[in-house]
Amino acid sequence: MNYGGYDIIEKRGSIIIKGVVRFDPVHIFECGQCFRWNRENDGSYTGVAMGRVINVLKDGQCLVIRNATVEEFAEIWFDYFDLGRDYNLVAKSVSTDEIMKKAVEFGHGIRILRQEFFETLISFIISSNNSISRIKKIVENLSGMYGRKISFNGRTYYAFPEPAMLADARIEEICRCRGGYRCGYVIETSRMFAAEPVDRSELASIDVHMAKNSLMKYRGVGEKVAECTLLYSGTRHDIFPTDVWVKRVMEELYFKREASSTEIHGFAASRFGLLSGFAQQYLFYYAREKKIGTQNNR
DNA sequence: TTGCAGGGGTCAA
DNA sequence: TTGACCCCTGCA
Repeated sequence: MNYGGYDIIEKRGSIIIKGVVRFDPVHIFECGQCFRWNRENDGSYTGVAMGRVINVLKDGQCLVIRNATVEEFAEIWFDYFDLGRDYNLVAKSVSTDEIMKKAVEFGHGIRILRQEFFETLISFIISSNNSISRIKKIVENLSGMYGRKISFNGRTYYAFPEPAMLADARIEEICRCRGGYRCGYVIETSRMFAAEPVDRSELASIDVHMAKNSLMKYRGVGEKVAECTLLYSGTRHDIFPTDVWVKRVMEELYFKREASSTEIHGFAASRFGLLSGFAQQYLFYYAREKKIGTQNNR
């Protein structure tokens, strides 16, 4: 069987995809774009995505996906893992200087996932003024409370809730997910989204500022959350989310001084253009893992 | 063990 | 432009 240029073997509920390059589960799942993937003892990752549970293991140039069929690969996972994109070309294109070369080398196996839009939106609303470990717990709690139950390998998982489920939630109940003041934002945004879902193809085609602004109508969504939602849902990649880490790395390595978010966006747009999102992800992972710009690094 | 700073920001004034 | 913000986690 062949799909999208990959040879695929299916056996015993798993599929093996051959010739997959620039795909490192650690880089992909630990680079801060997703919150529902967890490392297993054998180095594989198990995650809940697209309403399913799969386990992902990289063995040389083979990608092993457990609990998936060839049909599901073609329908779901090929796009989810952005396997149609030439990441060698992406890596080469954004390696515009020594800093980027180092960042790309460090996070060589990063891919930007195409996650479900609503899940990405809500997850990044929860991310604001929050730490990654706690974001994961809150998203997990929300899924356990309002998501569909899924069994895999003797364990129980929960899909991310549908918009209608969160839209109908009561505030005193949803607060049990421990999301604090963000819970109100989650309900309000879910109600708006359930009443009128976004048109992703339109978001992908309009001016980037308009796309961001149209998401900032939702409660709890400022510029940064709008950017993350557009990028990590795979809606568009000409986005350079500028959070504290990216600001730190840009100031320390490029500007050598304090820089505004407008300045950083301008720099990214002119240097990386349509590939800004990939550049940002390499830089974010590099900065966070190396703790660039923090006390520990100085 | 306890205490405190700060967290992939956003909102409202 | 600035302070408040739920609730935790990490660190001293």
